[in-house]
Amino acid sequence: MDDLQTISKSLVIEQLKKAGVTPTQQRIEIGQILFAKPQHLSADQVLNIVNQAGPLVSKATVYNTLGLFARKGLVKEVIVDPSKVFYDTNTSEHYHFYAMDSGELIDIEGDHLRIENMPTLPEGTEAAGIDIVIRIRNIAS
Amino acid sequence: MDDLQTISKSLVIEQLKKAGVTPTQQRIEIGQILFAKPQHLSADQVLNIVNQAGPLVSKATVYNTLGLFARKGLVKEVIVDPSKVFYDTNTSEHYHFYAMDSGELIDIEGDHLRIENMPTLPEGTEAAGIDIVIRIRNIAS
DNA sequence: CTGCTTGCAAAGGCTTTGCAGAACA
DNA sequence: TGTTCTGCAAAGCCTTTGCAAGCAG
Repeated sequence: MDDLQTISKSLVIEQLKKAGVTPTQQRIEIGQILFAKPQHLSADQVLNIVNQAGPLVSKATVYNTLGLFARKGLVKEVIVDPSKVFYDTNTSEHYHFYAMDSGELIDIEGDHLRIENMPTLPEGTEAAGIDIVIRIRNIAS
Repeated sequence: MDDLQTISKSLVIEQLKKAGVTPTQQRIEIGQILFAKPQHLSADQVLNIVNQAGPLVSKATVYNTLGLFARKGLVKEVIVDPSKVFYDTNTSEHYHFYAMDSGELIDIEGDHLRIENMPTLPEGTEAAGIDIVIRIRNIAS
């Protein structure tokens, strides 16, 4: 197995508190992995990575925690595959390539894509977010 | 129950053949509903509508057929809700509002949204489609 | 202490599959 | 007639839930 990429507990605790999330053992474990670098992980991947060294966090808690982090703005849910949700640790406005062959999610560099002519939203509604996904596949050669 | 909106069998058969799909009883039933008007339906909704008057098509066949229609370009899959796939009968390039409160999918009129600065795709890949979803919610007043 | 969290296992919802019988060309 | 399609039920996968025990402040 590779070395786990993590950041310090105290840094994670700080981030959790700032987001209004009680820092528990498990949330810190998960945060150490998530916040280590920009990445796109499914719940299952998080579960495996966290417990690589032994059973630290249960499946239910991983799901609960990722949902909580998403609601608190610590991560972003990306829905591109009907079979599972990806959690993006990059919470700034940006969009994705989705490699259909590999199931991999790839960031589109920030200044590339821009939207023109934002449409008027339906009466009484506000925008909660804009998702742009460019589905790509390997060229059949 | 409301009247079913459908189109003529012969029209559906024509469309199926044009798409290279063998027109069977069940595919025609499903096509009559789908192709009647622009709409966004989940597999479950299609199942219920088709069988409104009696058991015409089984669940497995609805799933198979929708998947087939999507592969053949007769409908477009829209993935916005992790719990289910929507099938869009409007196959032309267009984007969506997703009303988070109601789970409803709404077309954005074609000439509104435009993308600027299409990024370069990763080496050896081609774009299979671009999905844009603006998630909207009711304003908490 | 007191409420929020966790973990386990079971349940849940959507979708796919295996296989026998039926329909299509 | 040979292949493709359908239907049923069961299985599969990801995710949520119920509830008792454990941790945070």
